[in-house]
Amino acid sequence: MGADGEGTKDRLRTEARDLYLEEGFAHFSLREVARRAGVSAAAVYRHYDGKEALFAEVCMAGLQLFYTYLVRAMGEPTPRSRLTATATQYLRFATENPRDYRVLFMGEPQELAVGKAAKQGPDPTFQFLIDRIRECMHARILQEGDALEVATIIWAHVHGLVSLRLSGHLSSAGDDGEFARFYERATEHLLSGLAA
Amino acid sequence: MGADGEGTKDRLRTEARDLYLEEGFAHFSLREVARRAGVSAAAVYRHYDGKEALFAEVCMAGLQLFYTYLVRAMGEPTPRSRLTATATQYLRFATENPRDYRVLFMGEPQELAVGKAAKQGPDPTFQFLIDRIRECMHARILQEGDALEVATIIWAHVHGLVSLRLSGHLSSAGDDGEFARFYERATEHLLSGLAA
DNA sequence: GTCTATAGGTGGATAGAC
DNA sequence: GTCTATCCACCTATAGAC
Repeated sequence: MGADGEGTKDRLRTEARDLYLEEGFAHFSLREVARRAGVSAAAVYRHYDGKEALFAEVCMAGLQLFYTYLVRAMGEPTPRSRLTATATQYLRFATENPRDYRVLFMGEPQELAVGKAAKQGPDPTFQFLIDRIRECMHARILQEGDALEVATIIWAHVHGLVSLRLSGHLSSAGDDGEFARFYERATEHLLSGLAA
Repeated sequence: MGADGEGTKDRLRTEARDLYLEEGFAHFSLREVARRAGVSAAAVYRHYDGKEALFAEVCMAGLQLFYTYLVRAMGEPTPRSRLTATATQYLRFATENPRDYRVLFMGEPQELAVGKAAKQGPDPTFQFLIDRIRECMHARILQEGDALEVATIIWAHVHGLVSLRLSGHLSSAGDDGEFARFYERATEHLLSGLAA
């Protein structure tokens, strides 16, 4: 609880995040983080156990940012609009924070393992989505049924579109604005198929 | 056209592929390939331009293998069954060759760039799928419309399921057999939604 | 075509002085 | 808490002998 607003530990955390966002996991190194923070590589070990612990901090920040997007969907008035807004915010997060999206949802088992330490517990994305779906089922907007299975289908739907886009396989879909409109059409299509 | 069945170049190619399948892109190195092939690292440069060229060979092999899966769908008798078989073979390929799937469809721009050299041209997956969909539209099994847009939706659907599975996010879906059945249900659901 | 030797670079992590 | 110095591992790539 020191009065210090910018201790070395905080500095390392923010520099680590910037480095990852700029260079990706492949070029993420403890030494470079230290360089940017203006300290020696050895100093890092006074604050973190090593490279993995440092990267876990990066993952944590990404996960928290993801929540700030999802939670905006709760500002919508109806169950239906909250569900569609969830999908919209999901795309917004991915578009505006592609590296974060990668590490959270497209990571290799390797990266994922270290990121998982930060997560601890079941995937929170999924629970939020299940809640939105249960809400819609209760309001008879979606057909009553296995909310978990429906949530998985919807998640896979948005993730499929987003991840193919981020990997460059859907560059034919135009710019971000055009893609967003296509994304909306596709999602509306799926939801109408899942309606009663 | 030499009578040699196993020249050093071939040896390097197969060892490179094995190494990638075992260790992934992160630990793929020219030196290790050379070690496994029983030659010095310098010898590799007599046969390939460098690490990138060697990895491009690996990508090529994965792409060709992918085709051998897709083409099996053509053995089905009807447009509808050819389309569903395409989805089934897509999952089979990914399940039986996860590393290949990763490098082809989940790669980072970095890996993708070098793989793209091997691909040259528009994504062949997509054309195969478009053909199956046009076939179904012509047979009135799918609603007539923008085949490209429908193909993108279906591709994103199967890719979303597959890639979340490969990333470990759908481990709750049980073993491969259980997941395959869920995958079939989900796909049937989507197709019925796309029918007239 | 293959080798050894080498140049020149990355990185993680630790020991011990201050 | 931070530093310097160090160790060790790994890598790509090239030069020149054989």
